[in-house]
Amino acid sequence: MNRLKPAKRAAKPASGTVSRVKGRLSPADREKQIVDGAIGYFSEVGFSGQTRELSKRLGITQPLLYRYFSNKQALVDRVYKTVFEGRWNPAWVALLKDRSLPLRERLIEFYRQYSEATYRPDWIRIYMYAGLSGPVLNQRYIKLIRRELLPVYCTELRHYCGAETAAGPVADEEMEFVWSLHGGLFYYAVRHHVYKMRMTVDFMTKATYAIDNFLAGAKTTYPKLLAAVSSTANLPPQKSKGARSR
Amino acid sequence: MNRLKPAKRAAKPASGTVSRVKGRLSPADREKQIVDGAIGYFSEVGFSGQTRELSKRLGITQPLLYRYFSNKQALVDRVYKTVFEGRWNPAWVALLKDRSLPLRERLIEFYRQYSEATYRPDWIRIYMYAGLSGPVLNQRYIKLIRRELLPVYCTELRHYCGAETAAGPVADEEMEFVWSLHGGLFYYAVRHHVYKMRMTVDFMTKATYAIDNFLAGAKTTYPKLLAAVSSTANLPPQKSKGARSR
DNA sequence: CTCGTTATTTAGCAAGCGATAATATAGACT
DNA sequence: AGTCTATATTATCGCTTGCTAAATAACGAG
Repeated sequence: MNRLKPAKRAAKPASGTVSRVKGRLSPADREKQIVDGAIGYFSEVGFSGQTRELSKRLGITQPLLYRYFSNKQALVDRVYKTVFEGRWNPAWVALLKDRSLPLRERLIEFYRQYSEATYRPDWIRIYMYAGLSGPVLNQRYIKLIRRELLPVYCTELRHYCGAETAAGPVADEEMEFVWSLHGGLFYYAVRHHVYKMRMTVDFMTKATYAIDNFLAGAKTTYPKLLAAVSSTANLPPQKSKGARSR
Repeated sequence: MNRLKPAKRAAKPASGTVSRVKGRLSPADREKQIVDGAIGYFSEVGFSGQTRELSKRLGITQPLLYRYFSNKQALVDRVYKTVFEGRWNPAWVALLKDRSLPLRERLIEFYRQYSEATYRPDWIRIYMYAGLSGPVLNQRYIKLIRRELLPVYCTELRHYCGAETAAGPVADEEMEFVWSLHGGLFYYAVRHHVYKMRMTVDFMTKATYAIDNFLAGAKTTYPKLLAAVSSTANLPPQKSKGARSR
C-alpha cells in the first residue's frame, strides 16, 4: 500500500530488509520524498493546494513539512527549482551545432530529447501554473532559450538556407520565426498535459512533419525575412519600432 | 444623489459604461458589472481569488455577490461562459472557405480577426486557468476548432497544394499538421499574456511570416503527408495505432 | 408624504488553512 | 539494556474565506 523508499540512512548500507518503511527517515531522504511528492501534488492541483492534503498523500503529518521547509513558499520555490533547473541539458546546444549531421536530423534528435525531458505532465503543468502566478520564472527560462538555443538555431538556419552573408547578430524577427516552430511543438504538449486531450498522432511523427515543413518553407521564406530585416535594421537607432502587438 | 433619473430598472436605458456607480443598480446592470469585474479579477489572479477582494474592486460589499450568484462556482461558470461563448465568430469558417481570395490572404485575415478576438489577456489567461483546473471546457473549445475550423483548413490546404484527389475525410495527421501553425501563433499570445514577455515583433508580422513559411513548405510537405496517410489508413480497422505519444 | 418593495449593507458563523509549541518515540551509540 | 538526540506526532492558535441572516436604505407607486 504505502511504497516508501527503503531509505538507507545517511551513508550507511544498512541491512537487507526493504519492506516496512513506516519509521523514521534520514533528513535527506525525507526531504527528497517531500519534494518529489510536492512536484506531483502541485502539478496536479496547482500551488494553491493545501499542505494538509500533500502530507496525507505522503503518509506523514502536516507539521512535519515545516521541519524541512520553513513555510509553504519555500517548498514551492524548491519545486520550481528542482523542475526547471534539473532538466536542462547543455549538450543540446552542441547537438544543434553539429554540422556533421544534416540540420533536419539534428532538429529531430533535439526535439526527441527535449520533449523527453520537458514535455511531461509535471513540467508542463508546473510551468503553466508558474507563469500564471508570476512571470518571473518563465521569463528567466525563456531568456535561457533565447540566449542559448535560438541564436544557434538561427545561425544553423542561415547556413541551411545558404544565407550566411547575413549580418552578424541574430535579429528578433529571426528568433520569432523559429519560435513559430518551437511554440507549435510546445503547444502539442499543452494540449496533451494541460487540456488532457487524447492525442491521435504521436509527438515525434508530428514533430518530424513540422520540422520538414519548416525547413522546406525556410529555404525560400527565411532569406526573404533576412532581406526585410537587414533593409530596415540599420536605418534608425530606435529599436522600439515594431513594439507591442496590441 | 447625483443624477435625477438614475437608470430605470428592467427597461434598460443602457447607461453605457458601468464603471463605479455609487447608488443602486438594476439587477441587470449590477449583474453585468459583477461579471465584467470577475473576468478582469479572475483572469489576473486565477479562480482561487477571493470573493472579498473581488467585491472590493467592484466597490460593493461581498455578500451582494451572493444575491446575484448562488455561490462562487456559479460566478466562475458565468465567467467561463461569457468569455468562451461570447467571442467565437461563425463567419471565420466562411472566410476560410472563400476561394475568391488566395489562401494566404484568407489566413492572414483570419488570424487578424481571430487574434483580435481571443489573443487577449483575459481570454488567454482564463483559458489557461480553466485548462489547469479541469480539462472539460478546453476540450470542448478544442473540439469546436477541430470540428468547425480544421476540416475547412485542411480542405483548403489540399486545394492549395493541388492534392484534391485525396480521400474524403480529413485525417488526424492532417489536422495535427495544421495545429503546428495554429499552436505556434497561439503560443505567441501565451508568451505575451501569461509570461508577460515584452514582444519585440508584432503579432501580424510574425503571423505573416509563419503563414508564408507554412504555405511554402506545405506545397511539398503536405502531399507527402497525404500519401503517407493514405497508404496506412485503410490497412487495419484498428485506429488505435499511433496512439499516445508517451 | 407615506408606504411597500428590494437592492445593499452590517454582523457573524463554520470550515479551511498555514503555522507553532509541546509531546512522544524511533533509532544510534556506549 | 539504557540513554540521548533528532525525527515525527498531537493539539492548537490565528487568520482567511465562502456563505447566511438580519438590518438598513434607496427607489417607485399611490
